[in-house]
Amino acid sequence: MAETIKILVADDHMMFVDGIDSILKDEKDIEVVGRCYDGPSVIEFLKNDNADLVLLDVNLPEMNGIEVCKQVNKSYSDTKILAISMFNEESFVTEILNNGAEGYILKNTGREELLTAIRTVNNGKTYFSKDVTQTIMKSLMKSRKASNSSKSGFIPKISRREKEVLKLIVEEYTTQEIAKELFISLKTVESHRSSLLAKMNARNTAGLVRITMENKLLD
Amino acid sequence: MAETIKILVADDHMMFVDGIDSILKDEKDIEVVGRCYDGPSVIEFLKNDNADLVLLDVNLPEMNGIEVCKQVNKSYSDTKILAISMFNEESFVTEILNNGAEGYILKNTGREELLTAIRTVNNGKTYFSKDVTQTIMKSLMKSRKASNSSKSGFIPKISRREKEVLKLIVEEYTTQEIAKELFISLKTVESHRSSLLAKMNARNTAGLVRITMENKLLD
DNA sequence: ATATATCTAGGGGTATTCCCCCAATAAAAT
DNA sequence: ATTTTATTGGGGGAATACCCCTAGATATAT
Repeated sequence: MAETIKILVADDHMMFVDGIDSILKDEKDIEVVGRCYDGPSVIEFLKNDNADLVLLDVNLPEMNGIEVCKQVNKSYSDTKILAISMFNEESFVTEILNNGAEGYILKNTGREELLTAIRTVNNGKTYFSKDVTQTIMKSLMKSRKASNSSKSGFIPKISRREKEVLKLIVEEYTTQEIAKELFISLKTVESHRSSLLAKMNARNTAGLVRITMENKLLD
Repeated sequence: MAETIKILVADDHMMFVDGIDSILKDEKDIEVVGRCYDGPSVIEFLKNDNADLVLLDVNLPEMNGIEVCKQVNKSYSDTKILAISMFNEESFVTEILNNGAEGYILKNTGREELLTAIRTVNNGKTYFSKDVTQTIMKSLMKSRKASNSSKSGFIPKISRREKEVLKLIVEEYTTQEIAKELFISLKTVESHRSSLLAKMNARNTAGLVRITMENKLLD
């Protein structure tokens, strides 16, 4: 129960590491077992020593946090990762979460929240700063809204019929099969296809499918 | 400043609606302007009356909450939606968020949290129960993990060269252009293409691109 | 009401993809 | 050392996609 949580702090700003250190040294259940100032050092450290949790800066020199996270998660899956960053950037957050981080907090996080985050993540749960949560949720919604409201800027509105054709194209139907499926002429489908190519500014089917998926134009 | 927030409550359990009602009637800044017990009624209500916020049960009879949400968001974009549900199900949460809901809380939410949620959403921000946040974050992480492991399972390993070709295909290059780009024969590219079709079990270029993006094969 | 967009469909032609066959060399795995 | 896979390349042909043109009927929006 009263086992100490072994922590490795990885951040390129020494002062920041010192700050973390001084916050954590008062805690009986937490022990800082190492410090790293760049990505490769983290991997190197874990080869020889053990850590329960890595406090990992997302923006590290040489090898960025995402890469480090990927590697740690792969080779040392017992070691939890609590990402920490100055920036509340959606891309950073999702990237590192997708690569195995268990939590994400900002650098302006206070002492109490830091401790809570560490203990929560160490217990196998996840922790996110409130601001981070907002960011993620917003982007979750934005992605769909952008495509739903047809964003009027990049991709002109795709008509109902065109969308039906597009859906089948993505599902690997040929023009003939689409015509059969929708009970229309082959020439009509071709017409829709070329409209789609023009509207989406694509050169061929590959582009049609890529743009569709990138912008989540269907579903 | 002291404008009242007009709320429409939509839930098929009358007792629950009553409960909400009694919680909200003590609040000076909140007014329940309508009650609905199924989906279509919500749309019907908004045709004649106005509401700032809909407290919307995700699981409604006749027309489920997601559909209602979509319609409201489309036709009455000023009306905010705070989704409410018994279930902390990842699919429900993402579905309704993707269709324009500004918040999601659970039915076991207490009085104080409910009021906070309503006021937060009404102010144009988003609100999510803590449990809901956890659920979303977990699924965000799981999604990548699943696709990563399925990569080695479902889709046979794609060779380095094949990946290069695949990348260019996704970028709308034709076979001729790929050949030129990679300094190899057109026939060689065709050979790689058919290998890719076979390995990825695709019928055509559309499938190639879709499967590539679904499984994030090019990262 | 009048313009704009959509859905429909055709003729005719070129470009591209996809399929079958084949095979040599090189690299990697067993 | 031997088998397997990757990479390279070819002939030939069928299927599909793409492009140019036109054009009437229906919707939708201004």
